[in-house]
Amino acid sequence: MIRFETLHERLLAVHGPQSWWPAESAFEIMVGALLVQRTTWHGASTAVQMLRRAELIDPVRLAQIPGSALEPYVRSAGFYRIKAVRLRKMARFVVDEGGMEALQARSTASLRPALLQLDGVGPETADAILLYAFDRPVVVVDAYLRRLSRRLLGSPSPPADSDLRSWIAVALPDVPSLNEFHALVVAHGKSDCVKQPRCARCRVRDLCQTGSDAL
DNA sequence: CACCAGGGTGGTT
DNA sequence: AACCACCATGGT
Repeated sequence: MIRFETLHERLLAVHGPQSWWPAESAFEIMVGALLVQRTTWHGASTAVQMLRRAELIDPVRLAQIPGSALEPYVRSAGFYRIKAVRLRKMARFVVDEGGMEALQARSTASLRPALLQLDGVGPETADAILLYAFDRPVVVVDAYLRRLSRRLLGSPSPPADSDLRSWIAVALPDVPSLNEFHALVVAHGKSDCVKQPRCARCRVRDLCQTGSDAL
């Protein structure tokens, strides 16, 4: 198993700085995290801009209007009916908890369970919100990272999420590193080289222990 | 045309 | 605990 510091450096060299999360506010990141689920950033970003133009990137305003009235704005993100409802619920949560400032003041230990209780917010989305909206040193474990780790280990099944979390937390403990690392993992997971049987130019490929498969 | 994209939920075995 | 169907648009 290579060190995660090394993996981070290699991914950075291949894909370049990712500069996540593109947003104008912490609440917009929460909105984007919900909208981007199981879809492309393009579709989610379009929806975010629609909401922006309507000045709906605001917990109070978003909590007021019914979910059905929200659907036209988030249509481009797919799953627009449930996402509209979940978005309104999330906005209501923020309002009920006293706003984004009040949430920012809370500890990660109390914030994470609260986020996980939200409809449509699972482990990955909760951790992405904690890292990108609230600047907490959290490891985001997604399908790309599991696949990457499995190939690096050369094992048929990926390591447990808890193991991944602890390994990475030790190697990349600070918020900027964790921020960039998750973005790089996604960028690499999406890149063409992982989808083709043979990759001619991917310089990350030699990190694979078995050498039989691209990362 | 089929396939997939920065997941999560609820039901079934 | 491990599957499964479902959610739905937009790009390739």
